[in-house]
Amino acid sequence: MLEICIGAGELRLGEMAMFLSTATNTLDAKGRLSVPADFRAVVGDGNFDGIVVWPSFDGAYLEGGGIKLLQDYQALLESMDPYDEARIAFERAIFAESRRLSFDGTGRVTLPKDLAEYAGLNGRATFIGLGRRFEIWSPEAYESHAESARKMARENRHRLRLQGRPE
Amino acid sequence: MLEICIGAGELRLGEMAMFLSTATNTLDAKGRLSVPADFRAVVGDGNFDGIVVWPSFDGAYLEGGGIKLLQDYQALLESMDPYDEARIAFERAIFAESRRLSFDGTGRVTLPKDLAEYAGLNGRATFIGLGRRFEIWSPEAYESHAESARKMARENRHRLRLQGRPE
DNA sequence: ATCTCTAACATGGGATTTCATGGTATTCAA
DNA sequence: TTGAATACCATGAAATCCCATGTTAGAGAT
Repeated sequence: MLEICIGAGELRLGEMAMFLSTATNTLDAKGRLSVPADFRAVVGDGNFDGIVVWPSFDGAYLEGGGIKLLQDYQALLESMDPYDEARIAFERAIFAESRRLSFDGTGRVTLPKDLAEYAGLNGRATFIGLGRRFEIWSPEAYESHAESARKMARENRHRLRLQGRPE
Repeated sequence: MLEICIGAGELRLGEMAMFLSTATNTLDAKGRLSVPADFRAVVGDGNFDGIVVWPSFDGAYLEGGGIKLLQDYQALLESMDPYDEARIAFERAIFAESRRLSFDGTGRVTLPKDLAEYAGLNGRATFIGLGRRFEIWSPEAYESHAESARKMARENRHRLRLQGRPE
């Protein structure tokens, strides 16, 4: 019996490639956008050389990841009750809204206009690595967002204490 | 320790291409409809170059996929009790109602009139990628439907957390 | 530490191909 | 022969490929 399991045995974050750091690149008139080189190193699955991007349902920015991330979401969804309304809504919100963007020879993707508009991108775009996935923001929008995020982090820093680490 | 498992009878996700994104194409007077190029790339099984489409039993839209999807459904049904009412219903709803639509030289299919009517298609049709399968809607009908799906997804987004995803 | 050379990277512009779509011709059956 | 279905071209727009350029980061030598 074939089984596909996503659990502690398979996904060890410590060994997994992760999207890290932040970079701002230019979005040219043709809609081309260079994906940061260290992001590109993370996404390959042998079959598809590119990223998957979708509009966040949390705000005016984009979310993205490798195709594997989508497969993980798919596995998660298929473990849900097929008649669960939330499952159906997720399927539509994730699969229907996401785009497969493949790299050109120099590691760029062409970002569809509607996505660029959704995120308010105007000539520049900021990639934010978040481990398993990443976000794409308009630099200005991100700047103000980061400001409040820093504040939030300061206020909650006691929750970040690592276990067994006597600070 | 939480595990998500997809058992036998399902496809191996890692090797599967997925239907992603949304595209609206025109349905011309002859009933011809271009299938989005990325969808075409997903369906080939060497034998049959086209898609399979049937009216959804959930609403006024069509469902579809590659021939492989039907084979998976078949395998699933054959594992069910032959007198299970649900099995009989599925057989009628999916196999009896589904049509095999092959691509012409430029990647179009001709959609039978009754299917177009069922989905209320009128000059345009929206393909919605949902991972393993896809749907075809009238653009207007889908727009209002997608709106509520986004809302539902947003309200339930905490249920979507992948394991090992810090956030 | 400083300098230089090199390789990787981000970016721009032009050429080429793919894609969606409209139209015409051809085939087949009634 | 007439209608319908199918196969075959034509076109404009958009996406993709290919090559060139400037810039940065790092390695190695001095």
